[in-house]
Amino acid sequence: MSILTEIRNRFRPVLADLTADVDSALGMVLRAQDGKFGDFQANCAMPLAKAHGKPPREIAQQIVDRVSVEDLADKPDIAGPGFINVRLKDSWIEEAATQLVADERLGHQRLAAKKYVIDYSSPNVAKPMHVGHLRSSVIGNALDRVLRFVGHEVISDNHIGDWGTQFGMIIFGFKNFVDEAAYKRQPVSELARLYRLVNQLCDYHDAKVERPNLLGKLADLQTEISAINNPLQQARLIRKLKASISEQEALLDDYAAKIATIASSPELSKLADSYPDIAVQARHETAKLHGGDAENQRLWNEFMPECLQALQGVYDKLGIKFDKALGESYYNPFLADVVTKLQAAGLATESDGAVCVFLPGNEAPFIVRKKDGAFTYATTDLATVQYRVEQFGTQVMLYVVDTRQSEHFKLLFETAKRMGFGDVEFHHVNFGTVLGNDGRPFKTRAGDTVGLESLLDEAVARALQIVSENAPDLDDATKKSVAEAVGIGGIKYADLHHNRESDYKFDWDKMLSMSGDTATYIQYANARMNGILRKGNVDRAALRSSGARVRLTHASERSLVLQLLSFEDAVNAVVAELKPNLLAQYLFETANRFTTFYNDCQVLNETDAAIRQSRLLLCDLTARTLTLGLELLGIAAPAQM
RNA sequence: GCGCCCGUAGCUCAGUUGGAUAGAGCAACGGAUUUCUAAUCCGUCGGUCGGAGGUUCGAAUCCUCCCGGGCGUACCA
Repeated sequence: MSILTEIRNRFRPVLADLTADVDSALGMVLRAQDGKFGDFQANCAMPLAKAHGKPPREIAQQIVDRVSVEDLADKPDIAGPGFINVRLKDSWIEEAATQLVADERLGHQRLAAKKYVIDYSSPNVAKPMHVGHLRSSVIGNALDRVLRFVGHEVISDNHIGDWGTQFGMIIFGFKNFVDEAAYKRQPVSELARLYRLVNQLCDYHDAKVERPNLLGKLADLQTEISAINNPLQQARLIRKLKASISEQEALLDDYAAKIATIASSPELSKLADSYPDIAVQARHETAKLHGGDAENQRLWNEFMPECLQALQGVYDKLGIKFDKALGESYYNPFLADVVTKLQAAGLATESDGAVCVFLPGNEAPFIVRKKDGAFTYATTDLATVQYRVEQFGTQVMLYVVDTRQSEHFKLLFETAKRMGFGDVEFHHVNFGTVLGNDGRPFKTRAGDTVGLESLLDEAVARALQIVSENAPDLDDATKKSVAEAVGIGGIKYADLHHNRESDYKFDWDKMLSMSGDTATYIQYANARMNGILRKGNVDRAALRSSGARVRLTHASERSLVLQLLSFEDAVNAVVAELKPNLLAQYLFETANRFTTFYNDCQVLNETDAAIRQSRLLLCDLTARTLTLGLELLGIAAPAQM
C-alpha cells in the first residue's frame, strides 16, 4: 500500500466526523509540495471550517488532536491559515522501505480486473508511416503495458486503415501508372508513389474547380468590407472579414501551389489532362473493391501482405506488438447489418440521399452510408464496437487517436450507447497535433515529411556514436543494443513526457537529445546502479533475502526512499488519467533523487557494514523501479552503458 | 455562423483537478573530478501565468468579456 493511502486512512475516521463528503476532503490530503512543509499535507481544514462556521485553525487543531498517526509520524503541525503538515518518522520509513525490498511488484497492488480493448497506432496502409503516427503508437503502447501491469485484461488492437478511399487511389494508380520494374523491386514504395501521384492529380483538379468559387467568395468579402461606412463602429466586423479574407487567400495559395506543381511538369500536365475525372474513377475503384469485384479483390490480396510487412518493420524497431490487427476491411461483412439495425431502431434516417444518425445537440450528422451507397468509417467503427463487445466481452474501450477527431468519437460513443452498448465505458484518449518547427501542423500529404523509419535509424546511429565515445570498453554487440535502447527510448520518451493533450512540436534535435530530462538520463542512472552492484559482486536475490534493513542516515537517502515508496501512486495515476507522462515525470524525479544520493553517499566504500548493506538495498530497489517503470513506458533499460 | 482547444521564463514544456514563495529541461553564466560511470552534480540569471473584471480565506486553475492563435464543422479516415 502506498504511504499516501496509509495517511489518508488515518485521516478518514476523523474527517468522517466533520463532513458527509469524506472522499473530497481526503482528496485534499496530498504529498507536500515542498520539503519544508513536511512529507504530507492536509488542506481540508479551510473548507471544512466554513461549513462549520468556525476559524480554520480551530478545525485544524481538532483534526490534529484526533488523528492517530503516532506510530508513523510526528505530531502534525498547523501552519498558515490552517494547513496540516505531517512529517513521517524515519523509523517508519525504514520499515516500509525494507518491506518494499521483498515485493516483486514494488508495492503495487493489483486493481480489480476489467476487460479492455485498446485501439492504437492504426496507420493507413496506403501511406508510409511518418512522425505523425508516432504519438498514437507510443502513447497507446505505454498505456497498454501499464493497464496490463495493474491487472487488467487487455486486448491491443491495431485498427489498420486498409479499406478506405485511399485504397481505391492505389488500385487506380496501379492499373494506370504502375512502373512494373519498380514494383518488383520495392512494391511498397511503388504503391506509395502511386498513391501520392493519384492524390496529387485529384487535388489538382479539385483545386482548378474550386478556385473560381474561392475567387468569387473573396470578391464578395472585399465588397462587404468596402461597403462598411462606419469603420469605427464596425471595427470588429472588419477584423473578422479581414481574417476571413486571409483564410481564403491561404487556401487560394494552397490551390495555386498544387496547380503549379502539375503545370510545371510536362509529364504531370499530360497525365492530368488525360484523366480529368480521376477522383471519380478512383472512388469507383473503391466501390468495386467493396462490392466484391474479383480483380480489385485480387489486387488487394496481393498488396496487403507487402504493406503489412512494411509496417511490421517499424513495429519491430519500436518494440510494439499487438494482440490483434483487425483492419477496417475485417468489418466489411457487418456494415450493411449495422445500417439496417440503426434504421430499424429508428436511430438512422435518410437525408440528402445519405443515411444519417442525427443526435440532439449536434449539428453534424453521423453518416453511416453515403449517397453513393458506400459505408464510412462511422459504420466501420460501430461494427467494431459491436464485434468487440460480442467477441471479447469488452467493458472498457480506449481509442488513442488525434484530438481533432473528438467530434467523431463523441458521435460514435453516443450512437453506440443508443444502439445498446450503454454499459461499455468509452474513452477517446486524445492527443495533440504534431506541429512542425514553424508551429504549424505537419502536413501529411506533402512529400517532404520525415519518414518514421529513417527517423528511428537516425536516432540509433546517433546513439551509437555517443555510446562509442562514452563507453569504448563495451563489446560491439552490447554497444549496438545500448544504442538501440538509447535511440529508440529517446524518441519515445520525448513524446511520452509531454502531457498527451498538448500539441507537440516536433523537434528532431530535441528528440534525439541525450541530456537533461530524457530517457538517457534515466537509463544512465539505472546503469550506474547496476554498475555498483556488479562491481561489488552483489548477488541481488541473496541481498534481498539477507534480512538487511534499510537505514536512513542522510537526507538524500530519505528523499530517495520516499520517492520509491510512491511508485504505486504514480502508476495508478497513469491508469486514472490515461496519461503516461505522469509515469515519465515520476521516473525522471526518481533518477534525479538517485543521482543526488549517488553524489552524497558512498556505497561500496562505506565502512559501516549495516549502512553499506542498506545502500546496496537502495541501489537494487531504485534500479528495479527504474527498469520496471521504463519497461511500462516501452523503453529498454540496459544494465550497463 | 456554430462547436472544441490553447496562450505559463529567451526556447520546449510540467503544474497533483482551488492551496503556502508558480516548477523542470534546454540555452546563458559561474563552480565541482587523486573517491562506486562527468551521458553527472551544485549554483546564478530568468515570470504582469495573454489582458481586464468577478467568485472566496486562497485563482495559472472556476465564471464573464476582450486580444491573439489552432482545430473541427454532410458524405476522406
